[in-house]
Amino acid sequence: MSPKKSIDEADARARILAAAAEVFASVGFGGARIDDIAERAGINKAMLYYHVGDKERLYATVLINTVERGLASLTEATQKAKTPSDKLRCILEAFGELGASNPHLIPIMLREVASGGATLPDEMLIRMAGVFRTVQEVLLQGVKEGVFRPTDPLLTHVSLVGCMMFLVASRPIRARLGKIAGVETQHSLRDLAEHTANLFLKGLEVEQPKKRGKK
Amino acid sequence: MSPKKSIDEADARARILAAAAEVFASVGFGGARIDDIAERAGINKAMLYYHVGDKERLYATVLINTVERGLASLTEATQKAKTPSDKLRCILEAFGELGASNPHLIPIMLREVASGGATLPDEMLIRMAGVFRTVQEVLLQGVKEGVFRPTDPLLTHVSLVGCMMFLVASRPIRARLGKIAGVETQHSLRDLAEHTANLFLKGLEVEQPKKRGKK
DNA sequence: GTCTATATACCGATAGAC
DNA sequence: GTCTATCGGTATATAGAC
Repeated sequence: MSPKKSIDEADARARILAAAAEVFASVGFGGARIDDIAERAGINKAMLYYHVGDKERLYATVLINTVERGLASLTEATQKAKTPSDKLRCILEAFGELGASNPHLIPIMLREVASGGATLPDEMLIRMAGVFRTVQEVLLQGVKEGVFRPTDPLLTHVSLVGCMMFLVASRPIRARLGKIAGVETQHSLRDLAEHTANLFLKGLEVEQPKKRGKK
Repeated sequence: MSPKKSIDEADARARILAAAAEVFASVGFGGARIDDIAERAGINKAMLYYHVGDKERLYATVLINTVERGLASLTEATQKAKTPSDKLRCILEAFGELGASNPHLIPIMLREVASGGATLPDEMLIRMAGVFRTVQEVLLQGVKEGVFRPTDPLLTHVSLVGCMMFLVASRPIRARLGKIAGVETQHSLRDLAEHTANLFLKGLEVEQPKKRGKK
């Protein structure tokens, strides 16, 4: 805010948040060590407290900050496409890119889901609700245009997001699993987004009315 | 093993593992406190170490023990149905029941995915590979019978499992989300399994060859 | 087998010098 | 704004009496 806040200070804060996101993502809130985060950020522990406050505040800040950088791209994605199907594809792709450019958000959110959202601030829920509304509109538009069958919008949205997040985050485990089962596991983010899009678009498609046929 | 191992001892061990599963599921490995687990198990902390060993060993034991109780039902589910579609439905339903009868497995696995499987023992991977092989066979059978389109079996399997686990675990967050967005969020496990099954079965269906049409 | 008491280490947070 | 030193609390793990 103030012009007194130097570039270095903003940089220090950014480095702290980046390091914290990394640690929270890999070991969770309980497993994270402030000393570890400070060291990775290349900053003194006392300075970390000076800049962002205590551990809980640090976590909330990381959460908001991390999601803020990516959410715009999602709503934006729905606008550069016309048909509901294309919009859904764009959302999935934007989601893949969000996971790529911001690799710590997904593990953090998976942990939040695992804990039932115990440490998920309302501020975050409001942003998630915004994303849901965007997806919901696309789904409703698709139903109105007769290309999507009607489904529970919340369940469909959560399935979509959850499936994509799970696929992205499970890459290391898929690699080990594929090694045991003897199948290929090297998939790009684009592969994952495309697989998910194909699955869900076909899954949402209306039944093609057959010209004839008993069903 | 030995007849000297009393019922009480087995009971104590079971109580420890149950309490540990609960705590690990809700706060993760790093957030779990041995004192907390011992107290919930109604046992002295020193006895906990006596029975199962240190924290890491306790975690691994919980993991194997928790999954062992549920995996049989999954492979069993594929045998009480004939067609690939019905088998897939049965798998999803068995998965829902697994989540219900064993509510701590899903959060624990979500955390494992979040950490890239950092603490996931090989013993667990082998069991997961067994489930994958079962699903893979169903998918391949479906393709051979001409009811499923060919997909990457590992991605489809992970999508299926991930989607279902995410839906089940996200219930508390869905409730908060639905409150903000003003939509209904009360879904039974059966609702979730059915929604997922409908989505995936339609998503895997072969294209109905149209009699005419430009595409 | 059971429990108390404690060793040992670590972690979050801050006081205070510069 | 920056860093050292440290306080106070708590965690895992075990020793040892019974």
